[in-house]
Amino acid sequence: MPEFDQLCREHNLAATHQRRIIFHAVTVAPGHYSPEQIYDAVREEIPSISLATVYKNLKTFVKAGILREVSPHHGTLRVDPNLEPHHHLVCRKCKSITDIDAKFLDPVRVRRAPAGFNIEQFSVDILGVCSKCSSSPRTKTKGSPVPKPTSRHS
Amino acid sequence: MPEFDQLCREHNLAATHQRRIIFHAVTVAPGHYSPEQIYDAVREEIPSISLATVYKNLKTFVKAGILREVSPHHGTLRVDPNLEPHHHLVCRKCKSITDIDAKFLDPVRVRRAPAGFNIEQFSVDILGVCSKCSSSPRTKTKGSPVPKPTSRHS
DNA sequence: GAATCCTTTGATAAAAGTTATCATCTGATA
DNA sequence: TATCAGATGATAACTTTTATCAAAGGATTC
Repeated sequence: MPEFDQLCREHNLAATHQRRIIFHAVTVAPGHYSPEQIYDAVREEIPSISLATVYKNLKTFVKAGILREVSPHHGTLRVDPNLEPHHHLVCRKCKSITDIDAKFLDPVRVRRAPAGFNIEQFSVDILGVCSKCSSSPRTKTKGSPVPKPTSRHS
Repeated sequence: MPEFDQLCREHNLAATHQRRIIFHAVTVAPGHYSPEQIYDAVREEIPSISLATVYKNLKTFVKAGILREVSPHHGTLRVDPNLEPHHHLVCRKCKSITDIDAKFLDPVRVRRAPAGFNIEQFSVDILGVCSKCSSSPRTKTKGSPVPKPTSRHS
């Protein structure tokens, strides 16, 4: 698999057997599988591989730009009280999510309908860097607290 | 807070003190906070509240349609080997994610640029129900295994 | 307003998912 | 082939989320 070797060389990664098999497992299938599922698949080739190795390399590949994360959001549950049509500005650095009204975008329209899939709603993530993270080079906050309301719940 | 009482009545939920405060914490602030952050905020009003109660009610509100989940995806890490511009069909029921080429959608365009935010990329989630889940009423699979390649890694 | 019923709560254990640690091993380079 | 930085495997620890269940509290009826 010379393409993989080259990919690794381009990104200064050692082309190990484990990485080769992990990368293969991720790219050979059309779907988006969980680390656990990838682990199971890889173990058929390398029974002794560690789950940690799978995690580490998935992260490594993402950091290198060889793979992308499907969900660029927080790993934790987030809820949205805004039921109006709107989309989200997602900061790649601090992971903050800000609402943006749907009016601010051209309406999303499907040209060729996906067969069998029943569309209910569109959700656009606008990915980039927020103003705060653009100015201050390194933001490492785990998130600010919920601001206190000025009025009591009365 | 009569609006909240009415909301609860409409959705057959008991209008408890805890729910009132949790809902208030979620709706009063513009951001999208983690359950832990909401817990911290709520504890200022109800110091004895349990974190489990916060989780349970966030889920309850989402199920009732009073709140939405920001990330309709799997809770686990998913990576994407497809670096070409594309979007995702996300099934509301089985959470499966399928690629759809960007060509199949009208190009996403921002009409009014968000101040200070440096846009890098758009990612559209097309939410709905996949063909499999449309036909079979209850899909409860945790996800199918990574399909085995027909060819070996040679 | 009190009685009843059913839902919700709080405390806690446990499960699920992810990361850190560190001794050992291995790929890359010379 | 020797060297060394980086990768691996085993495992502990940590974070996030869910399950369990006895006790408490809303909603409804009288």
